[in-house]
Amino acid sequence: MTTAQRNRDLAEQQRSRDDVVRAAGRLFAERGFHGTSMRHLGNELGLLGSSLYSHVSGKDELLVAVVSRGAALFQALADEVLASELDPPQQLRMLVEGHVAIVADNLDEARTILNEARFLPDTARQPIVAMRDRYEAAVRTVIERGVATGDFTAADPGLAAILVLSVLNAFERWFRPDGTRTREQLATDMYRFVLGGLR
Amino acid sequence: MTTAQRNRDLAEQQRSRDDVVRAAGRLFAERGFHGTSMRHLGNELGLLGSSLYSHVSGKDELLVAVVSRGAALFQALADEVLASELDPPQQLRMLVEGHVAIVADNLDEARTILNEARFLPDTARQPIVAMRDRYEAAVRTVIERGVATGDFTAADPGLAAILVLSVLNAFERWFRPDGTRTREQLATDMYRFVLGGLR
DNA sequence: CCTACCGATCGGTAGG
DNA sequence: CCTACCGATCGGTAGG
Repeated sequence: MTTAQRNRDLAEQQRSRDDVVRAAGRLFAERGFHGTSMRHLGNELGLLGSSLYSHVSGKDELLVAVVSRGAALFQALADEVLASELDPPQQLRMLVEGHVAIVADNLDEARTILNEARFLPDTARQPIVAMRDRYEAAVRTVIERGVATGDFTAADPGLAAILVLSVLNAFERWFRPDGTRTREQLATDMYRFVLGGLR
Repeated sequence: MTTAQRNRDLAEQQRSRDDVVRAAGRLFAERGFHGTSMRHLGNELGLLGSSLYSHVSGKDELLVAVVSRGAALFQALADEVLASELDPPQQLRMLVEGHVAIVADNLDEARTILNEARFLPDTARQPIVAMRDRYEAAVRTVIERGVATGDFTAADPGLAAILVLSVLNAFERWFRPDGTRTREQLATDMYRFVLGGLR
């Protein structure tokens, strides 16, 4: 073992699979899946591209890991909202606030899920699409409940859900972690906007 | 008509630069800029990748061409709306309807401009970003005018503009040319939604 | 628009 | 996690 190698080993820790997945999320979000090479990803972690294969079986697996992690968070939020006993406007508020929090805390995963999920391998795409559909269904259900109670007006709840999701999904595009407004302020403004749209 | 059939039909014709740019838009929208190779693009047109270099100087130029074409359309709409003498709600309606029409008629360019513009070469990115900012400013101006007249309520017109643009920009993601609702219906529903959000 | 290439880089593997 | 590779593909060029 050379001195240089020992120095590197002492200076830097071993990378875990989780470190690799997180770095992959960062690069996929920044440069896209096809714009990111295994060598570049390795370089980001201070090692060679070929060394990544001791952590993952391939590049596709990294995309699946990044997207799955993000999708699980949105999934959990949707289930939590639907299971709550709040009235529809409060459920909608909970959805917006939860969505904003997930995106703000997992920006790389959110960006990757929105822009790169279409490049998932066929075998992995189906369950991810199912999770996205379930999230969309949760938004639609909240809207339908609100229409039933008279809190909302929506001639077409399916389309209304798409428009609410438009506002939610765009958040990862314009959110800046170093911005002046707090997440709570942003969530409140977004909630008021979509609430207005549903009346 | 399948791509293979179209390729056969075009087998004896010369392709123009415009054909190349259009095909590039289709592939960039479908598979992303980095997921599209010059060979694949050539194959789409029934010729070799190397033959494309008689039409364009390189792959980057194709991205610039696709994005510029789309950006010019949105630019023209923004200028037209601001120059009109309609009241703010009608200007907003004009903006939504125009946006929907542009996206529906130029889906590949719209998708490319939204998802691939970040891969523009540095020299070309600046003017494109400026056009996008100008479009955003037009939306904000309409909102500010509406606040001044009392038609709209928006504590923060800048944020309100972002939320309106969220709805507009998401349109290219869920619009399906073979859907049941007409563009006019979709534009009307989108208009009502954002109008509600501004009150 | 094709033939015939170029060097660079891609995802990935064998073996230690 | 590295060394030393592999075949395939990348964007692009020279010359016709």
